Amino acid sequence: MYGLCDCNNFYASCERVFRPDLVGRPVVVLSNNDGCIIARSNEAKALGIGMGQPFYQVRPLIERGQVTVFSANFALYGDLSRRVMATLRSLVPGIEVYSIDEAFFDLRGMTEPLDELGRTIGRTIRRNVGIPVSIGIAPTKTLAKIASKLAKQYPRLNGCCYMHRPEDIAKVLGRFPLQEVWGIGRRYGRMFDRMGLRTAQQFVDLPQEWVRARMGVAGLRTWSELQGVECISFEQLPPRKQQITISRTFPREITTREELERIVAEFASMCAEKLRGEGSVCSEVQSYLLTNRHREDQPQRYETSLQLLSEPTDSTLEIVRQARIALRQVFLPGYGYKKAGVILSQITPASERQGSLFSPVDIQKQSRLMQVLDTVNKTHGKGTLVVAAQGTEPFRMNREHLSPRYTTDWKELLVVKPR
DNA sequence: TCTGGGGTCCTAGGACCC
DNA sequence: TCTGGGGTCCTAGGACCC
Repeated sequence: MYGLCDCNNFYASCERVFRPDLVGRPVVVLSNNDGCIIARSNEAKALGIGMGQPFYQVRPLIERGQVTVFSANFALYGDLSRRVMATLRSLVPGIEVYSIDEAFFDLRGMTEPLDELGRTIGRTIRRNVGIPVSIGIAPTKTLAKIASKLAKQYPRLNGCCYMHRPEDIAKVLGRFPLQEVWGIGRRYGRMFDRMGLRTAQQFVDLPQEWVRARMGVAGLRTWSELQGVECISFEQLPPRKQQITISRTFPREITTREELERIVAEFASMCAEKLRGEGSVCSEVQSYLLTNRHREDQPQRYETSLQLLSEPTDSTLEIVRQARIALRQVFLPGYGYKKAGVILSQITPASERQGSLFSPVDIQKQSRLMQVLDTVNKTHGKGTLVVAAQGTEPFRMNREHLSPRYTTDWKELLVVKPR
């Protein structure tokens, strides 16, 4: 049996933890740059606000409907996520953190009734962190996903759906919308729609060879998992990242190379910091530029350039240098650029670094410098110490409705006043 | 006017090897 | 006249997830 713990409307719920006055009211959270809707409370969903909808399209509705809007505050969400995971970890033998708001958990050695255990987990997370969750328990991860959706949907389940008897599973699959199955995305969803298949059971009834031929082994896994055959294993240790990237859409179009170089330098140093956080080094650095894809009247351009390093590194200085070289290769004047990004790849553990016999770099010295950089920025705040190439003005996006970093910045702690 | 960000895995086809 | 078999690596594109 696997459990899945899924936070309800996670970002919206995080905002409510420190704004209890908003419980029961419509709340939405916006993407970076206040571009799109990326999270909605149930009340906001009920108003017809769509996931991923551009903010400007729903602005009138929001003004009329008294919806509270927040700019994305990932510092807050990341921290509350860690607390949810820590609480869950204290209650079960092992967990696999699947995303910022979801974790699978292991139920080996746990005694029945498992649905009661699930409800205890839900209550404890609610009490310790303040985030409401839905728990699904079932024989495979794909079925546990379905169970957690049912727990979210039906209040009478009290936050936990334990789905294990074959006849119960069959009954659920006969009604569960195929498009909502984990592993069936937009493309396959449309394909099944055209075929007239609506429920998970109808998919399960397809011949195995057909699924293999049309959807590959990934589709076959989903097909088998729905039938209780475990194909997606439980991984407690997250695998090392294969790629680290930072990219942003700009609030306005940028045309000059100098400005783009400063921005790319900043993205590169953010990437490098993440890389060190993982205890890894990389040996490829890519930069890319993108014009405004929503402006069909303007010439479009997407170019990416890859720099191969002579030896793996986690040094901000080297990664920034390479990212700027790559940027100069892709930059062409005469375009209005709307987005840029930096990608690190060929990532390996820093402890297994393959040095170069002729390297001019003193690794020890460089690593001490990076430790100083990280320590200063950790204790005095992000961006206290930067490389000169980033310039003095950090990249700013639109964040008009940003809430405080209640849990990760001393200056922004919530103050409770005596009555 | 305004349209996000960060990932993974699989597959097919081409180039190349012996 | 007749022209093999077995493999690897790389890349682009497509699918998916949150």
